[in-house]
Amino acid sequence: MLDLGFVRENLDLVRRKLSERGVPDLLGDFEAIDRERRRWLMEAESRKARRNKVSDEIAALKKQKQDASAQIAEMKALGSEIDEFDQKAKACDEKLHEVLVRIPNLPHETVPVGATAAQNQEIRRWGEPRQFDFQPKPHWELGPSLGILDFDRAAKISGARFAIYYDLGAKLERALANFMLDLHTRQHGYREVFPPFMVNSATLYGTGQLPKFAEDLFKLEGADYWLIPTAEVPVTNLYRDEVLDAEKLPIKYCAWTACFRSEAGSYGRDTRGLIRQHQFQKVELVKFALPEQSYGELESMTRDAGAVLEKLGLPYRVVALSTGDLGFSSAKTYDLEVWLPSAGEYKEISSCSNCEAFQARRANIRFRRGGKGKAEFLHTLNGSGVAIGRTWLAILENYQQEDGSVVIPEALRPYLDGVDKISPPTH
RNA sequence: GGAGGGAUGGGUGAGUGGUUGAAACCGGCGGUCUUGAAAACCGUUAGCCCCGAAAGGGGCUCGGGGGUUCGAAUCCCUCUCCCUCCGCCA
Repeated sequence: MLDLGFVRENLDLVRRKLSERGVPDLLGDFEAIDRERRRWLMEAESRKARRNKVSDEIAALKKQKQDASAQIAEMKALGSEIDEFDQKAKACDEKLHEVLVRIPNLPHETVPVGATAAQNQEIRRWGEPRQFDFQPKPHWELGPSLGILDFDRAAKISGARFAIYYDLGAKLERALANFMLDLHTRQHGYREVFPPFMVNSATLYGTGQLPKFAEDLFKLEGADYWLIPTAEVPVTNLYRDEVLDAEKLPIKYCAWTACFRSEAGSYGRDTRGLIRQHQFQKVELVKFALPEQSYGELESMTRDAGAVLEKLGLPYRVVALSTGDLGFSSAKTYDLEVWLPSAGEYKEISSCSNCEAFQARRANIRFRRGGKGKAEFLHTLNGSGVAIGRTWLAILENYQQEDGSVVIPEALRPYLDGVDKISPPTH
């Protein structure tokens, strides 16, 4: 959420930044409502001041056993006026809030301006895509033929966009989670946290999924519980309504969770394979940072995510998303895209964002410098470190052999009891 | 699921309709004392919003929402969360 006072004083800037994002004018008659709100507020508050004063007088008169009926009569009339103006002010307040809560974050000045992903800017590449001397297969053929992946039975027991893993496939999924968590906790200084997979709606407001993106989420019937679309949601909300010591920042968390997404509106996209599932696993990185350090932390978080792919020997590139491709809460985002031989292109496997104070303001997460002074909103960052399902399929595709087997990257072998290869079943 | 008890400022915890935005204690900050520190003593110590160039003034907030009343931390309704006991349970 943007700051009300900031929007009031920077209407033109906000309009320009939003148009760079390619969103329609969400500000509407913000100015008029804001002015109206303050007008009713003043009407109500001046009457409340009068009420407080006369109430004291009534108390004093009663104490002296004197008659206060004239004052009480005046207060009755004043009371209904106050109700009226309070109501008007509250109505404006709600309208304003409705507007503010649906406005996305403003892009940082370093974000490439552009309407779509076509204007995303490649920052760097790591690794060389492997040259195959045979026709590489897509993972949705490799997996089933290795007997480790099953879409058919998943469709039976759940539906489309679900998968079942067997044997070394299941174990590989588990190994990847452990590998990533170990890397981030031992080498990158993140604290591991295991949060609930279900959260309440206030939590989803805090990170910006609600109220605008309810259709992307799974909601439980008969309860205010939603399945998390990413660990960013519970972990960022860890400090909702809290004030942290500036000395403790940055605070770095990593979390392994399942993620659930309805994928409404993506019908027909990535229908084959594991790329787009209703349920997938992810190791997420979340940081709480001082405003002046958050962009440095975004760079290091992007490197931390990249380290996962480098240790696994998966070629990838880093892309700065353009203003039009930015997520709702983000001021700046780097995507990590892994090389997929079957597609012949780089595909998103991680997304690292600096949300600045946008989420902190919604979730009321603040810090205080030197234990005194005014509490300020901190900056929140989140990034995949990285998506496990997509890493799983990237390993299959990038490490496949002509005989249909898949070599296990060395860094992962300790997590798979030394297994160095997944081979097709012999019988 | 059944029966009770709670939610007050950074913390503990008073307060049951009218100088209570809130006692007291602890903690924090400033000061006195001290070579320094501790102890002791004194002072100070919530947030948000509105008006204002500022100084300053005003409003709201005692878990959330609604109600009663001239006036609510205090009374009523409701929701959420926490605790205790019983039952069930991975």
